[in-house]
Amino acid sequence: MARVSDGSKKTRILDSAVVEIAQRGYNQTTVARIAKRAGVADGTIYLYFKNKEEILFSLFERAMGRFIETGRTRLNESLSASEKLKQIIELHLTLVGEDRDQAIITQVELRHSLHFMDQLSRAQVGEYLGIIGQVVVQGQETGEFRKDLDPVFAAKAIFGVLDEMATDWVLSHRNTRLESKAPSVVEFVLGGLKK
Amino acid sequence: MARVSDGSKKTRILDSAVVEIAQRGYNQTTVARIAKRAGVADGTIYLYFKNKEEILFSLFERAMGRFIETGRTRLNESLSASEKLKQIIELHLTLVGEDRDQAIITQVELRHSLHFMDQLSRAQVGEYLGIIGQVVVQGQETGEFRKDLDPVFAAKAIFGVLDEMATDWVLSHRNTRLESKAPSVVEFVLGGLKK
Amino acid sequence: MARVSDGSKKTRILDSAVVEIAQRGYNQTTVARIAKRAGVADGTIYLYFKNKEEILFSLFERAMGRFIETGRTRLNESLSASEKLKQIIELHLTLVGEDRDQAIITQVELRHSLHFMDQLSRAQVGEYLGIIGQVVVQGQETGEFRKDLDPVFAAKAIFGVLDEMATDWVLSHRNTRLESKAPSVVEFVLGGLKK
Amino acid sequence: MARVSDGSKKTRILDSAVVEIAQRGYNQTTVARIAKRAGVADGTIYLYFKNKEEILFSLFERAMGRFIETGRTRLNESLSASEKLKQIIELHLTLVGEDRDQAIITQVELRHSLHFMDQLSRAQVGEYLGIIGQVVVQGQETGEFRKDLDPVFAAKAIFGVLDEMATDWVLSHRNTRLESKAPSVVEFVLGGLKK
DNA sequence: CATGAATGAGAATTCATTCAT
DNA sequence: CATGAATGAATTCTCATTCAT
Repeated sequence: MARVSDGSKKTRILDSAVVEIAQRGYNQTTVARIAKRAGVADGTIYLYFKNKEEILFSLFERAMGRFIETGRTRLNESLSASEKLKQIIELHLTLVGEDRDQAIITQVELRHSLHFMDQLSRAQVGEYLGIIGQVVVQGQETGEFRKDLDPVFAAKAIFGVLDEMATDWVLSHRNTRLESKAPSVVEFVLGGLKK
Repeated sequence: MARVSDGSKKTRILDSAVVEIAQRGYNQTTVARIAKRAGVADGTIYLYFKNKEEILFSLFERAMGRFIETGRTRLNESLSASEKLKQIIELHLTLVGEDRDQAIITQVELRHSLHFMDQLSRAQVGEYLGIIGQVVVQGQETGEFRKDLDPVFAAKAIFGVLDEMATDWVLSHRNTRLESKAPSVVEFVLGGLKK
Repeated sequence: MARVSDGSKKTRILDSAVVEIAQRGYNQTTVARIAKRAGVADGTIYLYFKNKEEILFSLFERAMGRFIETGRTRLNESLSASEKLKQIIELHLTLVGEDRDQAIITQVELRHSLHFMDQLSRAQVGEYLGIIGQVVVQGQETGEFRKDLDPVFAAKAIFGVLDEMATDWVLSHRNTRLESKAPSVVEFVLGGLKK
Repeated sequence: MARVSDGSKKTRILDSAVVEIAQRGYNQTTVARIAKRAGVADGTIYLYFKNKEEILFSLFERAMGRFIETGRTRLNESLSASEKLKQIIELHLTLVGEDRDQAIITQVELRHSLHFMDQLSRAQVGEYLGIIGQVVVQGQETGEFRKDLDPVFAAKAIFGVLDEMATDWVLSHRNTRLESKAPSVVEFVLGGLKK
């Protein structure tokens, strides 16, 4: 999730927003600060974004785009469901763990109000959950996975585990690597607690 | 998690805050609105809370208190680890599912900024995770649960699943009962995906 | 000007007001703070003073009373005008210099607005100036002082010098004694700058 | 001290502040009123001044600047010390007497708290006193003035007389001209009371 | 006389957004 | 496309004062 600036103003604005919002939170971040860091005038922001909230939406979309894109790539390969799931888990944690500032946005700031989450969740998160769900379905069809769990539910549960690990990592100020949790997550998700 | 007002002003203010914040979000909720709903003067709020944010903290503490209290109760009983976990899961979902307004606060509004979450997470959430973790430890000691998973990790994973179900329920506008997810969660947590 | 508390609540309130107002200024001093220092309830203040500003008026009156009383005493004695003036000057500087907190009130806080000064100046300050003026008149009648200066003007000029010394002392944070300026003031007032 | 507006927004704000603060006092003057009179939006004030108090500081600086500038001009001329002093006195009273609103600010509102005066007095007032003091020194060196008075003290004493006249004029609601006091002040300062 | 919980008017300041240049 | 000065609505919090006990 490393930010590679293509130098375009829009990208510079988004990149600046990530840093500023990560530092002081969405509400404490002024449009003026973002503009300053991006090296543009305050008014310029409004040539690229309808309003301040739109910046946050764009940040979300950019982040989700990366997740979905990477997820899709893996799904196309001919792997077993378990293997695919393992890769999705590793990918998820790796992507989030690559950029702490971006992770703060994704795990915390993007969820700052019901109204806001309402708009987010359906479209893109749904797509991401769909990808996971399809892997679960595949596993059930091939007989790898138990069939008594609703794939939609399973996808959410898996996402819940990943999301908790990510949030926990963001909030802990230790210098661990988020991906190091991947094996445990795979174990837990595939095998559960029971012996 | 039904709110039982003891009629004290502080309680009335907190109850009013839950309703108002659930409706319009923390930032869009003015202290004046909370005061009005509580039937007190604006200034009275400040006799009970240092500032607006303190109201949110109190809301969190009140909610967590209920969780921990209920969790503790179950732990004291002499049940198997699986059974205890089942009860914690049911309890968690039942408590959250009892009051949608409170759930909006807990699942969304309380997480509105890193700075804020930083202050929350450690103390009380840690205690709640500790309770779950102890059950995992018990299960490992009695041989019910596999021993290769770190109990601290397992507790977070379980919490992640519960939290995702709760958030999903809050965001879905259908009229389902959150507790109806309990059996699936129990199954997933105990048995994992694998056959 | 040392404050000797007769222990009455009113006196305790005034004494507390001096300390608090000297420390943080009239506007930054809350009635609650004064009450707390005086060891009474907030409401009690209003049994003794109509409002916050009345406290300031009382402080002024108490201070002026001391000045006038002392001034009057000296005037009654049978001294030469020069000698009387010398004593008034010494007295003024000694009284002000005795209590820095009270001096802050007198030299600074009591003058915080035109409206406020308007009410002060006429009554009591006029009386104090009158005392000085009478000494000037006496000096002019006995031939000690030049006759071409209006005694009312002279009184104000003398007061101006004393007042400036007092304010200068309050603002300087050095540990000098205000009375040490008395000889110079006497010299200046009596002899002027010319050889 | 007539205010000549260069029409710049900052100047318009300062000029409006003088009128409003003179009318109702610093504390009773709202930023909104100043803005309204200046014909700008409330927020515009904060583009030019960090906060309300900064306006008062600017007012002080603008006023002192005029005093010092005028004082300096006279000092450069080759006059006797007595003559220079006479001119400083006349100038001071003329400048103050030119604009009653500004005088209210200078003589009363600018002194509303110790904290505030602390910040004012040292820098600029010190410079003004220095100018007077230099004239005293000149007089002592040329033999015009007595040598037994400390020039620093003398400067303060002279300032005290001028300041008292100014304040007295502001507080008196009669329609006298402040400069009319100049001859008496000169007489008093140069010759003292004694025959 | 005394209390102190409650009141609610009041004001400074911020900042997203606009628009003339 | 870009600028950045100007706007003005909007809101938290303070605190003098009251009054039921």
